Amino acid sequence: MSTGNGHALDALVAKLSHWGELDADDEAAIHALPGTLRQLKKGSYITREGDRPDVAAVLLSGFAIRHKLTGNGERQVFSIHMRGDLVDIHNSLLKWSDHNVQALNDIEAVFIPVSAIIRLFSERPNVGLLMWHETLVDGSIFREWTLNVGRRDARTRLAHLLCEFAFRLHKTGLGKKLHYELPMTQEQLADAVALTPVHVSRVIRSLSDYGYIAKTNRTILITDWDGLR
Amino acid sequence: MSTGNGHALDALVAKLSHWGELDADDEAAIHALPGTLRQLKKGSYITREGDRPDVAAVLLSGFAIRHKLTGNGERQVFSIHMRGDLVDIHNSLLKWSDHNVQALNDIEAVFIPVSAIIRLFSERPNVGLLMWHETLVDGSIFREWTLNVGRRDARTRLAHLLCEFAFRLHKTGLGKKLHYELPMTQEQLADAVALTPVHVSRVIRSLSDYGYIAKTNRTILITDWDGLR
DNA sequence: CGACGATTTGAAATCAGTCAAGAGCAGTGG
DNA sequence: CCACTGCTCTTGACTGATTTCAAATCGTCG
Repeated sequence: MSTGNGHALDALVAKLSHWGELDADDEAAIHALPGTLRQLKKGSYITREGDRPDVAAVLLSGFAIRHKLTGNGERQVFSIHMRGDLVDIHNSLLKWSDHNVQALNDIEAVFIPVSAIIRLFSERPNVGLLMWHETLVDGSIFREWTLNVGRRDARTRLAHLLCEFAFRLHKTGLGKKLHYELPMTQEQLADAVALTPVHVSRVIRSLSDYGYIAKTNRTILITDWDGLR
Repeated sequence: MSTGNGHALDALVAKLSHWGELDADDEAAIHALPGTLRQLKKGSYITREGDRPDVAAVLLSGFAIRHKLTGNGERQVFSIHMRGDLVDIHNSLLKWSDHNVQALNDIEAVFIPVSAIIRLFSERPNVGLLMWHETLVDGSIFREWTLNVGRRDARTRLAHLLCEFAFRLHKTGLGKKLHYELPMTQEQLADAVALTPVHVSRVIRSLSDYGYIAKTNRTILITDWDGLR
């Protein structure tokens, strides 16, 4: 592939293997996908609402968030992506982006033309099924997120989000389950849990007063996992 | 098919055609899907959280909601489905249901074995692509929903929901755009917009005081569409 | 050091929730 | 046709969680 090493998409293969079997031909077909490796700076957009993207991105390093704005400028973050995530098929397949995808820090990603993905899809339906599967899991995380935002109070919301992070970072091998570095500012956290930055600050304070977490700067140490849940 | 008339799945064909071309073979393959037509009473569950469904449902008449509960019993509604919607693939393909699907009133639905859908998927990748497409559109509505719940105030939330209804009911041919019958109680509305039933009642009052809507019992008449938006 | 962004803190205001009671409206059975 | 029952909806007074505004402090990076 044009990224030069042929292994850039291993992260994707690994991710898809979670959901079902990939035979050797499937794997080969994925590796054969044309793709361009790119570095993006913190804060830059992979996709903007209203774009008509013709590539989909696989995240190799760094974090990205998906978010959307209301008419009067309030932001809601929907999900956070890390290594291996197929960040952008939603937008690409729909041919019209309904939300933004933005880099939280400096990131690396492989960009794959949608046309190649669609072709792969008809040649290797099995791979398509697993990718679909991937978007469905995404949707499931999403529903949990919405439940969180809609029906829990501030402390529970944040606790929930911190647990989700712990879990996913650990699973992706980017931090210990009980001790990790938070990749976002409190303002971004606020946009994720639908609160004000001010209140996020207070709630974090309260969580650590209660002894559930301890934090120094951006690193979180969960001191009472069960309590936090 | 075993529903006896061979046209029960026309609603599905019509829906999928929105997203791309179905050739004659594709259509035939859809119609050939094995399916069982069933009537369900108001309030009954098509799927429950934790189920391991092996069928997916296509709604023929009536309304259904998807929802989920928090640990302490608060409900969040995620979406409302009407005729033609492929209500349940999310759960079926994932083999484990993360949320409930419940009938809002008496409904009719065709139940199709997931195995048949997966088979269809490898024989006719194009149909699979369109079904995937369908789930992505679903996800898009979802994001809008989350934005609504997370970042708008009570009046705007409800206004938004009422507009969405108007639009979708109209599109499905179940009501005029500015005048329709609301299929849910205020308590269910409250669960959809993440408010209390009491507050929903007040907000509806306020919307009609401002002259945006007029309502008698369950029928809504939108008197100022632009204002409402 | 200086500057800028991120976080913290306090006091006051507001939106939405809670509790409790009453009104409206089917549907049932006598 | 009426009384009874069970829902859904409405209203009022009160409470409480979260937001708002504004100012101070902390941290990081050039």
